[in-house]
Amino acid sequence: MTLQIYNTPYKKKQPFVPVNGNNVGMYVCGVTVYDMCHIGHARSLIVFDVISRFLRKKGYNLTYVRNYTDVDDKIIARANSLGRSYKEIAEKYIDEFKIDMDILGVKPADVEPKATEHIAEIIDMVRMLEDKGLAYRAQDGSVYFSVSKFRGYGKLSGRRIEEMIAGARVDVEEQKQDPLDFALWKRSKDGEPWWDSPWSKGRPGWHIECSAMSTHFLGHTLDIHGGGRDLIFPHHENETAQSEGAFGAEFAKYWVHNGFVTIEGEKMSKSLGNFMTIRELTKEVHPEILRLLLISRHYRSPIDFSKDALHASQLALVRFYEMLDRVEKSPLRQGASPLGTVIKTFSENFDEAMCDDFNTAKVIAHLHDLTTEVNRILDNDPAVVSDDIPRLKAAMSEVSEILGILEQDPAPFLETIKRSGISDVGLSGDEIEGLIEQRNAARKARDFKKADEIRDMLKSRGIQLKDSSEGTTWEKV
RNA sequence: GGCGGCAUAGCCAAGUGGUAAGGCGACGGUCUGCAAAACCGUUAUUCUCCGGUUCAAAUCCGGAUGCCGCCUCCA
Repeated sequence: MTLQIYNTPYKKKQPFVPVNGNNVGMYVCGVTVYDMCHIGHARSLIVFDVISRFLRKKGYNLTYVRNYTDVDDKIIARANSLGRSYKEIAEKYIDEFKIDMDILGVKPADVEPKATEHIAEIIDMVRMLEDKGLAYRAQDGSVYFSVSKFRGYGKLSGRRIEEMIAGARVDVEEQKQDPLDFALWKRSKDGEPWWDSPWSKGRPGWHIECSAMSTHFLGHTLDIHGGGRDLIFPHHENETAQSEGAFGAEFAKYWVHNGFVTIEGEKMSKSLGNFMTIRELTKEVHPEILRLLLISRHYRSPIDFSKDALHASQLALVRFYEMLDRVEKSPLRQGASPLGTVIKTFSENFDEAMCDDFNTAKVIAHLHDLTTEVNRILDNDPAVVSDDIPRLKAAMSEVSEILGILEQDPAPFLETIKRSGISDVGLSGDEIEGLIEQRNAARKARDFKKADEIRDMLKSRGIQLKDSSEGTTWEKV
């Protein structure tokens, strides 16, 4: 199956053909480290985590670069307000970021460069742009990119310069020759970090770091450049202008942009204040539940985040794990394998869906189909052919390796999930077990009235009982 | 004001020219002392609306309406 990727500037899916044979370079814009990450960041990180895992699974020799923006206005503002250095703030939030990624099961990128570690490359690139007449030095020693001198500005985001000027919502800065121009190098004010440069003691503009670092690690043409939708303009547009202006080569072959996480239909963001941090949320819900929610919609569509959506993901995850648990606990038998075909079909569908522009939503549907099939087969014959267990495990480990869900042992995972939230029931586990024993004694005595009373009482407290031949189990609903 | 995206059942959601995946919910059934879970079946003659292209449209084109995003820091 050949991989198709939706390419932002072309607005359609295209077959994925890397620039350099089997070697693939992917650069994804990471985070600005001035605060804790929220669920919107989590989505982007998880989307590209899944993409990178899948590319590797497909046999590409991937180099995945994801940067940290560790010097910027917000970091400086934060540092000043806390009386700390910008460096301390950046380091603190890089550490926090790594903890979050660990919680979410997002694998580290191959290279995670920081802007401040590549000032020399940034300066070289600005100089190159200046030499080519695409950049100019302003009076204060800042350097700006001259948008009007670069042919093709706007091709990524589908805008035209005239239209943007007509829009007239761009800042007019006195230093700029044209309101659309953007800073490559900013002269530092008092108390701000600075580096020496041919123009002024200053610091890099926001966009240039990505151009400089991606080129440094991956060359002039990236196979895939990714980030959130909000980065298309101006960030990625500006990166393109700088890189193509400086090197004369196509900057990125495929542009991949993920949709937002919204809250009641509005973009989750710091400025709107409608955000929830990864850390807060994963204290209450298992990270796999969040992960499943974030991959259960196509990566380009918005996802509306809510307790209900989270709950729906939990139900789905529990359904998958229960099926796996059921298989593991099944008695074994010899004979023909009824699961073989079902598993094979699933694996093929999985690959096909992933090749179709990383359609994880479709993958989840296939996972539901697989679950239904396996349950049906087990309803018919509760014994499992011994060879089918490793087969199913192999198919599932592919799912875990690429999607980063279903990585836990089913039984303990289910135990944890089903008993989470028990604190607001008002009964301890032992008390519940005690009541179950009383009920089972009543059932044995065929005193169903009493048995049902106990069950109804527990139900009213959110405890659902489940009788089976192996005994009675309970869960918090 | 400029540019772009989206609109599919009660809800979430996949589907970009060949006759509507999947999940939740609801209802009926099998199982069960009764439930729960699991499974089976039913649940969109139709994809916001109006026109057009085509043998064929949720999918393409034009228009309307609504929602969202970007144009200022954003994942």
